[in-house]
Amino acid sequence: METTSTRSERVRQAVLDATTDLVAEVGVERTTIDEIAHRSGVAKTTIYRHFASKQVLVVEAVHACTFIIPAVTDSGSLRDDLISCFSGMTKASYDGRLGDMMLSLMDAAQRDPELGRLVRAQADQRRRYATEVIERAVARGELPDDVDVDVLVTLLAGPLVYTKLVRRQRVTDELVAAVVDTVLARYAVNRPVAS
Amino acid sequence: METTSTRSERVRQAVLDATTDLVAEVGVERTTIDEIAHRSGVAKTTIYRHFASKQVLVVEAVHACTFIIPAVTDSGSLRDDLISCFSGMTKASYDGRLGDMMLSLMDAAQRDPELGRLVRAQADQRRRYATEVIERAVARGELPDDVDVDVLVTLLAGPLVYTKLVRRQRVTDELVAAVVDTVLARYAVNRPVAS
DNA sequence: ACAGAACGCTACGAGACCGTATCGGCGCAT
DNA sequence: ATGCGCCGATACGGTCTCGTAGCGTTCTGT
Repeated sequence: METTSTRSERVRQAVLDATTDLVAEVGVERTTIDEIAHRSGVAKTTIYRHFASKQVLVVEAVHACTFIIPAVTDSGSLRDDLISCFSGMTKASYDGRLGDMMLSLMDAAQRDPELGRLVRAQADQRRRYATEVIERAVARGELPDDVDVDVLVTLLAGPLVYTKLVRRQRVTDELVAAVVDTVLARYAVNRPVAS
Repeated sequence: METTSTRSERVRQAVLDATTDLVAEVGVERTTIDEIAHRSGVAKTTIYRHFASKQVLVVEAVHACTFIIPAVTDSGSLRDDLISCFSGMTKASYDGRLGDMMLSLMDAAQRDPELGRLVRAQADQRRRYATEVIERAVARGELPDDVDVDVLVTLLAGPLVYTKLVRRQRVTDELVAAVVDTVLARYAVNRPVAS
């Protein structure tokens, strides 16, 4: 493992960290270079030696913050795969700083094309992850061939996003299971325990 | 109907309208008093004669923009009531300016306590509307007594909110029907036509 | 040790925005 | 008509923020 880091890299990382922290706390618009300098302990001058503008700094900070996709599970059971998939994504992207940034990022993405691409790419990435799980189930015959995968993903992801962003509550594993079981019930996919 | 309006009232309304327009376009943070003055044709001085600060102006503008709750339907069919309920709310709050404001408002509400109360009140209002429809169905025996109404509302509202705010797509009546039917299928509530 | 690169500090110009002061003009009621 | 209240226009002080300049200091590789 390459743990060597030049001074330049350490400084750069400190700035990125302070930026994500600030964006999570006060949002994109209220994030200032001066405050980033203060938080990171890096002089404002030096920040501008690394990043051309506040705009690209925020974009790079968010980019560096992109959540790690959990390993795709393939247990052979659609229900288990979906629960593990959404549970993992929830932990990776809703808990912690990324979750605190989401609303502000989505808002800023409406006006900033660069951020817009980034946010959309992250959302697509998450969707694709769930889509793969579902398509594997279709291939196995666990779901009918004509199922609308797009709507299905929306039905699954929607309640979780809503709980996090609108209700501002934690997305519990119980909720994930309830969502998955409710949606799959329509397709008569076996649940382990009948309620 | 009281259509009389003093000059003062007309001016006030012009300012509120310009404010909501601007918030919908550029968000809360980038909305400036100077631009509101320019858009509304009302002098900045006069704006401050009506509203103490930009903060209270935005709050009042959003408040004046609060969506009208559609009349609660009671057809005797949970499915029809839910579809009419969510379809009506979608049109009332997602189409038009209010929909464009939502992300920015929710973001700003994280830091502004006044806006926070307002946004939360609106969200609660929407939830209560759907909750009533469901509780009536429970009373009729159309749903089991021990159903978790809170989770149920989340399952219904989530995919619609997600479609609007994250995917930035229109919430069609087809989607509303698909969501309602999928969620109700778990409770074996009759659908008119099997797919 | 030494040269060059990277960093910190202070200061600065420019622009945006807030909120206020001042004064002149228009509308409305009596 | 006239007095009062409301409005418009300009200008201003103050603050915040961006991004840059200049210069001394520290670090890094050799």
